[in-house]
Amino acid sequence: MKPKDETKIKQIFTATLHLVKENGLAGITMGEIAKAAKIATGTLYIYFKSKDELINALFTDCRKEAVNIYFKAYDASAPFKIGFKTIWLNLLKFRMEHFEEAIFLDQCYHSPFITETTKEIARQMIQPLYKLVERGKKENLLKDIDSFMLLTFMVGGIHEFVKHSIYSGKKISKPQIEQLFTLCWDGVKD
Amino acid sequence: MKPKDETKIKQIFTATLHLVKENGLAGITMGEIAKAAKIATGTLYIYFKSKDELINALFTDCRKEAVNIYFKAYDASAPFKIGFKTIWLNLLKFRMEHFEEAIFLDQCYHSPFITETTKEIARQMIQPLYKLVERGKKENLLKDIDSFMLLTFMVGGIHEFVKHSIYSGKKISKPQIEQLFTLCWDGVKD
Amino acid sequence: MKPKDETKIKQIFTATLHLVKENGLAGITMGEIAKAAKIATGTLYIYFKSKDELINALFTDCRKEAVNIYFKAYDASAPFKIGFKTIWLNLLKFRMEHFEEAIFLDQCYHSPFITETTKEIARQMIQPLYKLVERGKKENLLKDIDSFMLLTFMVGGIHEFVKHSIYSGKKISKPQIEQLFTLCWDGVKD
Amino acid sequence: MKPKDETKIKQIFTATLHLVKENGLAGITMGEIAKAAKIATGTLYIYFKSKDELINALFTDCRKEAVNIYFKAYDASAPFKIGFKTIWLNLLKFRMEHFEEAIFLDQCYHSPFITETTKEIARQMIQPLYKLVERGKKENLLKDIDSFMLLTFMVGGIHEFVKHSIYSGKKISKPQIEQLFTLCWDGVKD
DNA sequence: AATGAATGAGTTTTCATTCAT
DNA sequence: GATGAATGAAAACTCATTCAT
Repeated sequence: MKPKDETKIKQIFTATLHLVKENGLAGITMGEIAKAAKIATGTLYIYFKSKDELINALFTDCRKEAVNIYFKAYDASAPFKIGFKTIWLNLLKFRMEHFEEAIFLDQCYHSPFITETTKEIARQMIQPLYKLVERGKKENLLKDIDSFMLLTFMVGGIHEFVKHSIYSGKKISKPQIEQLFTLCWDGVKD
Repeated sequence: MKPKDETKIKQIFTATLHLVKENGLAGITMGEIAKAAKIATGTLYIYFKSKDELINALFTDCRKEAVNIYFKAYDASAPFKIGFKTIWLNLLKFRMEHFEEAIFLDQCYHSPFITETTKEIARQMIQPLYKLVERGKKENLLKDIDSFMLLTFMVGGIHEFVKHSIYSGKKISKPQIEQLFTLCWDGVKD
Repeated sequence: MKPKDETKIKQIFTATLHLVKENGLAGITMGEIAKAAKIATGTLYIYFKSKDELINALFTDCRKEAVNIYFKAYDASAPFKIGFKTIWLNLLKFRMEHFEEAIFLDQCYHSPFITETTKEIARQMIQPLYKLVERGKKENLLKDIDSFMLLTFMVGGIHEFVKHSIYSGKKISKPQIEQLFTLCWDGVKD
Repeated sequence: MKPKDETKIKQIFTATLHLVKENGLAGITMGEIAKAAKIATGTLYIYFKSKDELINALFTDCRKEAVNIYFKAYDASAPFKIGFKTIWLNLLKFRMEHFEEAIFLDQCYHSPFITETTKEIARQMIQPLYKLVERGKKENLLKDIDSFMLLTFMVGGIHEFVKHSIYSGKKISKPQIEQLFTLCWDGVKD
């Protein structure tokens, strides 16, 4: 007996992410995914009942990975700015090192593949970010502004910078990261 | 593409934008566009030779509209901060009032529809933004940082805030706009 | 504008019936149906949303035609035996002259295509046959036996004889028909 | 086909018959058969080289069983009517107690699975029935009519009655059987 | 020009069959 | 032999595009 191969799922995910980065969600076919994953089309359907299900599973997987990275090495008991920077760097790290995932997640929000439920679950996952921002406001370290605005502002700069950097083939250097952080911090600090 | 009826093109564009916002580029068909535009499929092909051409024409149209709005009421001879805020507000305005166009443009960047040339032309159109930022640095009003970073930072906050606001059905108020500007300005100012 | 072609449905039905007679329900594909109907596969889907729907529509159509033939020239006010023979001949006529339809209907009863509802509707359609048999019993011309049994008996002989005749390529002659009727009548008469 | 395990073949046959009764020949897959037989798909191919072969083997098996039952307790030297009734009852018995087999056999006649040869062999097996009918005619106990017609008539009533009884969930009682025999006998007797 | 039915290439999905374990 | 994952050809279905009206 040959057991269902766990690594195959990774292959499929990797292949899909790559294709989506290249051609967008509009430009992928199950055939191409299979070929890129070096398996037969039929095999795809052993692991995922349909294209929809594959995309949804990948979406969930990417979201989980994102959240894992967001809170890595985050110490809630450390001083606020330390924690803030840790997470800020993690957000950047995810966008940089998992660019394909990031692109894929972005594309999914306007797609017929992802169900509203899946989206809702994704929204839940970033709740801890709200907590962090709230603490910053309580300690008078962040501007006393709607948390939602603070968060989208903080995140937006990262997203846009990384996206355009990678698209234009620009490397992102350590000093640049510090500069970008300063831009963000000067913006949000009280 | 022999535009006999200019309003029909608008209908087609509007229909397409709406569908893309709802279902993404991956989720639109020529049939659906025609139905949404209340014309026959065949008629679509009187106005656009192909789906590609339709998407590209719409892309160019949206880009042009965006740029028109970006520089509206912008007086290059006015003091820097005035000009900066004007443009910042315009960027926001476009994202808010032309949300569907904005979404569409975003989606196009990762799609098999838009050619590299078209993308390049789009990039050219925002050159004046670079000029503005450069002036700000020269006048020591902006941080002396890579213009690309300043721009993506400035724009990213807007994009992310508007996107998530609209998605969650939140209205954006005047005071909020001022707050968001403050966040951005505090970030970029020297 | 080209209106949806009514004759195309007939073409599709005819093609399907022919293929089912040759290969059974298990042996037909949408591709073959299209080819046999001399249209493109896609065209099939303009007229029927799915294979299921095509089969169901054909089933309903055949059933209706069957019933139309069953009661043709039937005069309820004529003496019982006249009416009985008229209908008996009609049943035979349908089986002989619409052999493909008959085969198709038979096959459908054990198929994943036909819904229970469609089957139920079909059962309703033969209610008048029960009425006829009941009258025969009341007039003491038929054996006083469960109508259901009388009917299945009467019909079974026809079905089996026609089926095997046609399969073995035997022509059915007028005298044979009279003989078969005698067999049936001697069986059911009181 | 190397039958190691005779019971496994029975399982496969039983599973197939059941599935065909439920969904028709058009609605069975090797995967479903395997699952219903509680074995792996691959195992199916140890016992049968192909789907065709499985169906053909089952066909032959069912035919043999049918014939075994048809002539059970039949004494060719007994008076004609005794023999006739014995066989008539056996035909009914087979249809009633082996309904799934009967359905399966019926379906096979219009299927791409069964070869013409296999069908021919099946036809041969009922030759003794012809002999019986011929004897009846010779003894002036049966109408002097084409044997083929007498046989299909005799058999058709049984088939139709049992089929519709079982479909509508009706039990068949002893007295009913006698009534049905009377119908048949009154029809065929001279 | 406008229409929408027709087309058929391309996509998703299924399934008989094979094969590694 | 037994298993069930893997395969890929074939089937169902879609959709950009054409064409007759």
